[in-house]
Amino acid sequence: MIDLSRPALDVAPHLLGAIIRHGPVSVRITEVEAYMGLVDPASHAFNGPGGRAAVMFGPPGRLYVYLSYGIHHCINVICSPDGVASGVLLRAGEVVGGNQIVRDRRGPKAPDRKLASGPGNLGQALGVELADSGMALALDGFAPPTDGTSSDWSLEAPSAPVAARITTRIGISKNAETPWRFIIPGEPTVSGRRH
DNA sequence: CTTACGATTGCCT
DNA sequence: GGCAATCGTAAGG
Repeated sequence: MIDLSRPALDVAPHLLGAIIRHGPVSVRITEVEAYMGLVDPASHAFNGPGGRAAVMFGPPGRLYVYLSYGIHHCINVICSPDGVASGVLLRAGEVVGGNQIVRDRRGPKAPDRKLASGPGNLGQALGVELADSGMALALDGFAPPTDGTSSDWSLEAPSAPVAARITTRIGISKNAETPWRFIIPGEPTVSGRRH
């Protein structure tokens, strides 16, 4: 069981190899980035708990979903204790369940390895919407909460430790030199640069 | 109220 | 490698 009440920077490498599921679709995570809230100018939570990132200041184990460039819905797993903001952006993965549904969502032109490669593509593969922001993940088969934050999302820790390579984050202008991106070496589903 | 901007992607040259 | 698409937010008047 992954302890999501720790800071995102500590949690991020442990999410590599984990399985996130939404309904019939399951994805094995191969690329993530940590966003560290109030101490990270690149984080949507940098300016405090107002606005779209307010949910990041809530309890860990929920989703923070945002719209990128008016088109793409990107998924974060919220970390740190209630009242502290940090989160892990899920950037890429390998589709391991619901392959036909993902193919229908992503269209016929996408190569298999790109079905969930890149944060927008991963979100589309999992069928995430803005309304999923704040929803709770059921962890490792444990029952989801009964407080209204439950939907059909779950997260399973990897069965064995997974190798991680650390790099700088992708697509940001602030705090861009900080090495808070984690990838599984050699994974063909990783988006962007591999070092 | 008005305007500018992305934690991106895919198509074009 | 360059760049347009597209819309919820955030910033500005």
